[in-house]
Amino acid sequence: MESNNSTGSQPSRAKLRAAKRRAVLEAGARLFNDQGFEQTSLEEIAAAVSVTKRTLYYYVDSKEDILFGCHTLGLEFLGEIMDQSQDPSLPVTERIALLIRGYCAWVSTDLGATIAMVREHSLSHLRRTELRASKAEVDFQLRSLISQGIDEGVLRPCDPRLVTAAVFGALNWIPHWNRVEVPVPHGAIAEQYLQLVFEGMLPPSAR
Amino acid sequence: MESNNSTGSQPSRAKLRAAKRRAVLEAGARLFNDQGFEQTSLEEIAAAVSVTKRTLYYYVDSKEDILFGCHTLGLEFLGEIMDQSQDPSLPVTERIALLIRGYCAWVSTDLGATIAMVREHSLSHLRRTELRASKAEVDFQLRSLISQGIDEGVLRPCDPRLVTAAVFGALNWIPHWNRVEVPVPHGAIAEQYLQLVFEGMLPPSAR
DNA sequence: GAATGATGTAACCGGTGAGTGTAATTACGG
DNA sequence: CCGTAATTACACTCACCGGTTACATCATTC
Repeated sequence: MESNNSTGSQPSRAKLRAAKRRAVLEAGARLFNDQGFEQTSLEEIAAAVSVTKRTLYYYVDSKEDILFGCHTLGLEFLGEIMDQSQDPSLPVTERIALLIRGYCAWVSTDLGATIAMVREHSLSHLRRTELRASKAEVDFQLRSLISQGIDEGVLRPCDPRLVTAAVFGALNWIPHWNRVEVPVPHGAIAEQYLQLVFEGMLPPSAR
Repeated sequence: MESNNSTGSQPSRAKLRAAKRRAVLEAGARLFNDQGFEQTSLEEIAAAVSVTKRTLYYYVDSKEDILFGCHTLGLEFLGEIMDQSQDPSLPVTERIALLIRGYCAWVSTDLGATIAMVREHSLSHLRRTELRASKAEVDFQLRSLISQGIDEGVLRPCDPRLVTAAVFGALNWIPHWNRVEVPVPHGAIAEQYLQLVFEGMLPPSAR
């Protein structure tokens, strides 16, 4: 009944369905990022995946569902990145670098950028809360790493909360200026940001 | 005809009118920042300044006019800040600090935050271009200061474009997390950001 | 106290877009 | 080859909202 090739190459209907749903989410993400959530109609999303609006409702429940789907799917990927930076065998600074590089790459994707580009009020109260919790987790992780670095003496004493805000601000802003025909590669951005965050702009001689 | 007390304390009609228009703009800015531009109806703005929608039209031409008015008025204030940081008698680092502090304070106001919070697609093409030009000016100023600092040897070699993007990203993100009941004072944010940008997180010992 | 400025009342028009119901059609799996 | 999943066509409801106008009224100023 539940079909055989659950791991096979022949995509079962369920798999195809999931893939199509994801295509919808990604098309939605791109359009939301480009034009904003409320400025994007379901017809546009439907056109982007070459189906009719009615068919969209075969894969999603509502427009909001698309946005929220973008977030959940996006956060899934971000979760993997966060896991990497949690390896306790790595030095704190390296873990911070890992997190920043990963987040930078992630926020450069359509799905990742959605969280930085689409305001929360487009979501219902419940989902907004849920989303905020996820964001807080990521925030907390960097903050913890910084605190730990300070404790270990490998980082200068500072306010981890504000520094975290600064770092994520810089990162979240990337899609706002780098969604152009020839974007700056996210690797280059990450390295430059890392240098800034760790060493600042002043030359070693100045202190 | 043109009335007397142009500088007097009795507000002439023109002055009152300007003040009320500004009240409209500021109410609009607050609502736009909180709920988004398209989610805000003219009725809400009208209610915020305790008039009817009809009266709004006495002071503005359209909804878009309100948004654009926020931007122009906001940019006016920002212009003053930018002027201060252009004093060539000051050392480059001091001018950068001035710019960051000023921008930080500015983006913490309703009018200033609008530029960081409201996406551009809410504006007509023409005005969007105009706004982008203004933003580019500010961007250019910081970038120039950084370039100059590198040339003078007071700053470490780096990509001024990316560093500028990082700094403004961090600054523009402030209203996204600090619009709460008890916000972090913008002065504290600025100092923390300045320290980060200039000296980084690594202690002097680490280099 | 007349003229003009300022504001309120109360509609109307036009457009838009989310979401639904239905029936018909095509593709595919067992 | 039958049944079900997938999809279309399409019309239609429902609600909202922005822009605008016509008219009346209150307030200020000269």
